[in-house]
Amino acid sequence: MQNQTLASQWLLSLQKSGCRITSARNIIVEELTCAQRALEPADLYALCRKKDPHLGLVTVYRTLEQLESLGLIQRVHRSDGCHMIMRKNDGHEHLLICTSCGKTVSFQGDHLELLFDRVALETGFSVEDHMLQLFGLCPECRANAQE
Amino acid sequence: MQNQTLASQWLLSLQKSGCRITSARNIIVEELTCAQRALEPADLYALCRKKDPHLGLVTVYRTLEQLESLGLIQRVHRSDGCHMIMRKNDGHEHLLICTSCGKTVSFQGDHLELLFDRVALETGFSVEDHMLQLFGLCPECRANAQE
DNA sequence: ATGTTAATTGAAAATGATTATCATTACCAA
DNA sequence: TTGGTAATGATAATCATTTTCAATTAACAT
Ligand SMILES: [Mn+2]
Ligand SMILES: [Mn+2]
Ligand SMILES: [Zn+2]
Ligand SMILES: [Zn+2]
Repeated sequence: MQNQTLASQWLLSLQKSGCRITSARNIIVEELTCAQRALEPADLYALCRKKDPHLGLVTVYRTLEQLESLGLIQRVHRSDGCHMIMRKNDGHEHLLICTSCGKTVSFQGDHLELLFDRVALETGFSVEDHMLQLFGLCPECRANAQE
Repeated sequence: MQNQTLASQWLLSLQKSGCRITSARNIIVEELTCAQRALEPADLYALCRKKDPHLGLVTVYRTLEQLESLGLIQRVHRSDGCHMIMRKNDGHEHLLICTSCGKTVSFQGDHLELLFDRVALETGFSVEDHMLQLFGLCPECRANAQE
């Protein structure tokens, strides 16, 4: 199963970085790797407590911090707040987020180099990095809106 | 002077939306319209208190809320936090932010329509909106880094 | 100009999210 | 198995933002 594999990869990354494998981290990583939508820390906490009602919110925050420093998760930015997180796959990619249900997919290949060059010329800045996110409606929410 | 004009425009917009023109709003709008960099509410508060030490932080938050609902300011998103705000000019534009000193300029013409179409086809989503920000070094910070 | 009235203000308190502290628990290398 | 130490969760602390409320003041009609 692909999710199991991704979760194992994350746990291995944590281990390589000096962390121990604990049941709390197992649960948190499992939830994050299989999530189809961006989650707030509190959402993730609620999901994890279904598997272990004893698990603490603080551990969720601490694990998120570690996963972020390993580059395995990313923050999702929205006009109404930027506290959600989503897994990051390998390589350079961007997110497309359904504004209705929150479902999130990623894509690659934005071909923005020409834009960077033009803006650099116009402004005198050097362009080192960029952030791009798309918002829209997923197929299911489009169908629901139709009828 | 251009900044005076922009500040007046903002005050007029506030007035049209039913707000009264007060000295607190005058000061806050003046600081926001002439700022060359994104500001956090606390930064803005500190700047405004130089002109009126009596002005309250709550009024800063309230005025920011009104200006945002009028579409005159926008949130600036960064990997280390998304609490800064910057004025928004007319029309569709994006920000380029100096990661060293915070100086911020805007640009237009991202020509992303082809990308939207491709991603919509690939994912089945409809693409309704997008967020794009560039990060780099402004001319001054580039010069400083050079030597 | 003056009074009326409702919007606005700032101090203080409340809230909500995140972080720090610390005694206890449990992973894991030896 | 065991010892050292990282990790945990309860609790408290912190920080940004929002709410409350009595006093103030801008806008408007006299
Ligand atoms: Mn890209
Ligand atoms: Mn655009
Ligand atoms: Zn953001
Ligand atoms: Zn700079």
